[in-house]
Order: sequence, then C-alpha cells, then structure tokens
Amino acid sequence: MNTFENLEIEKQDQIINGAMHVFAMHGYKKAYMSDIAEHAKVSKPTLFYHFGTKLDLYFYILDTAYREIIQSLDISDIYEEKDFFECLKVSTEHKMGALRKRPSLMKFLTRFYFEEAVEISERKNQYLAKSEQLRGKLVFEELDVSKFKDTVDPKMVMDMLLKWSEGYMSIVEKTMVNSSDEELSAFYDQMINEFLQLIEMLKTNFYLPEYL
Amino acid sequence: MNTFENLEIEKQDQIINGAMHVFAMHGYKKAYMSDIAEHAKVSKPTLFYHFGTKLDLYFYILDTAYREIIQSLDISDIYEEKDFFECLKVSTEHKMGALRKRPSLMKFLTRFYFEEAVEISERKNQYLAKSEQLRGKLVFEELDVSKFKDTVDPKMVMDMLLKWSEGYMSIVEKTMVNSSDEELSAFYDQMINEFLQLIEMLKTNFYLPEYL
DNA sequence: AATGTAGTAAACCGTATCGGTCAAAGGAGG
DNA sequence: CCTCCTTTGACCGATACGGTTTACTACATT
Repeated sequence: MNTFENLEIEKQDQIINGAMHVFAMHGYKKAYMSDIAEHAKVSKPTLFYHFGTKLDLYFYILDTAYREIIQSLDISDIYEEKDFFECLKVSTEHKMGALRKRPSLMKFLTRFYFEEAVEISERKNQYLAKSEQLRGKLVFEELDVSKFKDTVDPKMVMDMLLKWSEGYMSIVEKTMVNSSDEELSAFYDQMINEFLQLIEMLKTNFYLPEYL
Repeated sequence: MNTFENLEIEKQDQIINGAMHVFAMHGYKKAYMSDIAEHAKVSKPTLFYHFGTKLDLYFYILDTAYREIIQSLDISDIYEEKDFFECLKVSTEHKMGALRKRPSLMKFLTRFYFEEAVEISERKNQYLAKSEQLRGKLVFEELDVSKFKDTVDPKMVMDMLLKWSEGYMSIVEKTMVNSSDEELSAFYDQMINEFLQLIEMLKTNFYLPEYL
C-alpha cells in the first residue's frame, strides 16, 4: 500500500483524472508534470511525493484505466440478455457509467495504444493481454438476429451504432474540454437519451412486424 | 506573393500538411517547429525562411484550412439536388475530396476552435465570420422529407449520419497517425463505400414503399 | 567563367522550461 | 509540544525551444 492509496478517495480521483486528462490530451512526452499538477489542483512536488517519477505516474494511471474499464464490463447481466438492441442498451449504460467517473478514459487508452515515447512503447506488449481481454468482452457473439427484416444487415447496424457512439464521444471530448463535472454528466445523460430514442426508431423499422 | 507560394505545389503541400498535422495533434504551444520540419521533410530554417515566425506559419495554415474547406462545399451541384439521401451522398463525397488532400484539416480546425494559447485566442473572433459561413453551407434547409415513413424522424436520421461520419473520422485520425497517403486514401474509399451501403439500407427501410 | 538569386540546411545561440529535489511548513492525534 | 504524514514555495541542472548565422547548392543571366 503506497502513500497515494491512503489519501481520501476524492483527492485520489482528482489526481487520477487530472493526470489522465493531460496524458490523453498531449501524450506522454508533452504531458508536463506542471500541467498535471495544475489540472489536479495540487502542487508539483505532491505528485513526485506519491509517484516518484513521471513514468511511474503514467503506469499507475494506465493500470487504473485498464482495471476500471474491464470492471465496468464485468457485470454479469450483460450476458443474460440476448435481444440485439436490449444488449446494446445495457452495455452502453455500463460503459457510460465508467466514463462518467473518468471522462478521459477512452481517449487515454487509445492514446496509449499509439504512444510513441520509447519509455512507454517498449513496455506496451505487456498490456496486449489486457487489451485482448477487453476486446473479448465487447464482442457479442450470440446475439439474436432472427428478428430483423432481411433487408437489414445486423452487422451493419452494430457497426453504425458503434461509429455513432464513437462520434458522440469525440464530440464530447472536443466540446467539454473545460467543463465542470455536472455539465459533463448532463451531456452523458443526453447522450444516453438520444441513444435510446435512436434505438427505438431503428427497432420499429428494422424488426419484422411480429416482434414489435 | 511571398517566397512560399513560388515553390512547387508538391513542396507547398508537403509543408502545409506537415504543419497542419503537428498543429492539429499538439495545439499551438506544444507544436514545435522542429517537429513540423521533420514531418514536412524540410529543415527548420526553411520554415523560418518562408514564414518568419511560428505564429505567422500558424495563421497561414489557418487561412489555408478555411479557404479550402469553404471551397470544397462551394461547388454548386449540392444545392440542385433535393432528395435527402442523394444530397448527403454528394456533400459527403465533396468533403472527402478536401480531406483526402488535407488529412488533418478537420482536426486542425476543431483544435483551433479550442485553442488556448493567448497569441491565437486573442485573434480568434476574426475567424468567427468564416465559421458562420461554413455552418451555413452545412445546413440543408429545404430537403425533401416527404418520402419518409412517419415512424422515422428525418432530423434524427441526419444527426445519426453526422455522428457516424464524425465517429469514422475520429477512427481514421487515431488509426492513421503514421500512415502513408495511399493507405489513407484507401481508408477514405472504404469509408465512402460503407457510407453508400449504409444509406442504401436506411433508404429501403425508412422510405415509404412507393418511393423505392 | 563569372555573377546573381532563390532555396536549403548544419551548426549555433540565448533563454525558457522541463523533470526532479529540498527544506521548511501545516495539521491531525496524542 | 511533539510526532508523523502530507504538502508546498523556491530552487537546480539539463534539455530543447524559437530563432539566427553562415555557407552551400542548383540554376539562370551575362
């Protein structure tokens, strides 16, 4: 148990979110400890006190990111549902839950994936297993697609919805750079609402009449 | 006519794309002239020879970005078409044309919109008029929506497709950071293809039977 | 062959800023 | 008042930033 994890959870979150945000925005090399300190509203020496070096901080954040995203998808009720749209609903809500707590999580992880700094990239393959684990949880293999009209390609629908949420996320990231937690949370609420409406519309038009 | 515009077009493009990419990726302050020089495959003094200062280079790129995106939407045949999906097809193809030439264009412009460096942000309102001009061109006011079933909300369809392409763009940006022009071009081809397929599927299921 | 010109870059410069340190200060509990 | 843990303002050496100097091409002109 290091000193950091003895701190109050709120302060931990403050620091984790600040660091995650700056690493996500600028990548390892150009994420300066002074920027992180400012975002986390602590002083620079505090960061070094708890984490020793910038590299150690980075890997602590990386571990946290993987741990939390995997956790958020580990709740079993996703896998009980088989209906295509219902399953999407549930898993989206879970993911949103994680993102609400860590707004920069996805951006941080994709940035890590393309990180060029040698200190990071030389250890990258250590995390490949974790990435695999993640991908496994996101593939829905046994979804029931029998309810669709035959003019509809379920794979295309799935892909469209993934792109849609990707697009929404990217808009949130761009727009909400300097927003408060409340604004962000409201934005996610709106996103989920729009998503549910969208799904309803797709369902009415893509499912065979007898399943409505 | 400054020295830069006397260069061969290919070399100009090389420099513009390099600078646009680095500015888009890192923002003004953390976009280093040495990085830009490396990406553009010229030496650092060459940049200063043609543009004087980093700030002048930035605004040159900014002007170029606005000029080119507005141009790409200025081709008149968009506004002759009235059918919802046809109009989307045409405008998407045009935008893709611009993006094929300048892969970082959109990312650069959104990053400019949120640029925090004072040197930039204090002049930002000069460009608001241009942004308005842009938005005007992207709104399709007189589209024919009478062909839709009444279970379909055309606004929602429009929004969905915009998010879809936003999502696709963000994936391209992430995935293609270090790709060659050919790979990028192939990716855009694929995107247009998927877009056309998607539109076809939506049309068959969203339009009233008599319009198919 | 000499001269001029536009473009380029290796090597350099002064300075700002980076990661990281240190000594001293708070504050909670006894 | 002491102890322990946490925090910070001020500082440091090293790097690397924006920008310059100087010298070299390639080519056109005389």
